[in-house]
Amino acid sequence: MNTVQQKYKYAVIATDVIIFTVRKRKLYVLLMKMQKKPFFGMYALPGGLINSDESIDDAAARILLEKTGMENVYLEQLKTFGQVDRDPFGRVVSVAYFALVPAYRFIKLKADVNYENVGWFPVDAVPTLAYDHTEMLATAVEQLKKRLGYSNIAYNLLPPAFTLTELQSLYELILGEALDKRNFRKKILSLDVLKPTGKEQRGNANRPAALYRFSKRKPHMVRIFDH
Amino acid sequence: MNTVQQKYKYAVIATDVIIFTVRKRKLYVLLMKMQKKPFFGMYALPGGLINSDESIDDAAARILLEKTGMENVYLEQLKTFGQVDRDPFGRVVSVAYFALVPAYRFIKLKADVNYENVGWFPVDAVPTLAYDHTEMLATAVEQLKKRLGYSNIAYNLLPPAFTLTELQSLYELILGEALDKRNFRKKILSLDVLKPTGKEQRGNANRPAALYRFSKRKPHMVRIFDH
DNA sequence: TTAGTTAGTGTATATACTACACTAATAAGT
DNA sequence: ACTTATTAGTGTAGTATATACACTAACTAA
Repeated sequence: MNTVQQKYKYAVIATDVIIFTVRKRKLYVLLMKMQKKPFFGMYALPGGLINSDESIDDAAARILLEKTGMENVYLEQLKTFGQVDRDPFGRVVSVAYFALVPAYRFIKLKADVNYENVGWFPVDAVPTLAYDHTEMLATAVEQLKKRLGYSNIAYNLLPPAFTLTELQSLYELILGEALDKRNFRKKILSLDVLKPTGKEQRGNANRPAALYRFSKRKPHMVRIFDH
Repeated sequence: MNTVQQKYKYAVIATDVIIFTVRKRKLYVLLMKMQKKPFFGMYALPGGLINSDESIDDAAARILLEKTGMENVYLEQLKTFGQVDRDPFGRVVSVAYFALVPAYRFIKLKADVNYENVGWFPVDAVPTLAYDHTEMLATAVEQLKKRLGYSNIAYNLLPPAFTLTELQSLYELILGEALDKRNFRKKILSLDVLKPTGKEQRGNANRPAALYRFSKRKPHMVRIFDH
């Protein structure tokens, strides 16, 4: 028992949010550098205590808004972490959420009193995190891979219109494996989740590619790949 | 804000456990009749506050032990429920767990000060529950169906040795649909999760059936059916 | 011996997944 | 104008998996 555990009779509830985005063919996660002992200088996921007049879903959305200035993004409850010693400040149980934000939106990151140096880190190069956040992040990445196979949530990481090559490389970089181009196209088009934008095309210095949109920009279940 | 919310500055954490068993070709859930206002006389899932010196997993196991006297059963975190008004006694966030217990073990149910009439209810005939427990139960049933298709957890609901017909009807009653006998056997045997016990057989007044065991009695992922 | 009941088995068809290589369209450079 | 470099876009044959479907075998009780 430490000071805070003595101060509060019961465990208190916090939420931590694992915020993912994809840029330049890499998966990034938002981390903040801690200002408080005993984790001074370490990085941690953004999080905070839940106010007594807000639901846990609202609390997660609030934290996302406070740190990134973004609203109406994909946000889903991941898992609740409740080891006794997970927080040296006291008995805190944390409900972890994961969020997907598209890189094409301009995101202005904010620091606060306890954190500075808010920033994006490539998921394959994150330092050891404070609390049990390394475990949280691993769980979130695992879950993201599963969801990518089950559902259409990929649209949360892409601009409104995209090429099939862009979609495929999103899958490849998150799943960490190469996919066959013809089979990927055949599969994704047969699922009836995309529709071509028609006129528009995108090309750089070579053959231009057709642009597609997701026909429904609401999360729903589609079996895209196995696991 | 009510009295308890004023009493505790922060939200407190509870856990509720959805305990399933299968008996006589029906799925049952454990419910308790409440003694406290304002839910007096209504049924609720077993649950309680988390002690500050135990993890949430431990708390769920403790509640399961207190109510059913059982240890070492399948217990898994389901979801955390955190609506502000879910508990009229105050701001309580509840981490729901679901448990699978085999009916063949003798289970002695215990009531306590707040609850009486601990008992099993067929899932398709539960009354309206206290708090948000109706929603919790629905979520748990949905999850149970998914897990049945993904993994070998069915063994938690069966005696150590069972016939293929018993296994099939377990799947049928939980999934709520009839399955083809030959295809079911072909599939489940090809998955290499069962092994015949050899000598033993079980018969009533007709052709005796061969008995099988699960080769691994640890939860692991096996794709058994689609969704 | 017969009737009743549950256990146990195979095959043909359709669907889905996998592996694999070339042509098409464009911009840039000569 | 032509060549080069680069990315987009397409089809098929083979394999594996899922589905639909009906009869025989083993036993008990009457």
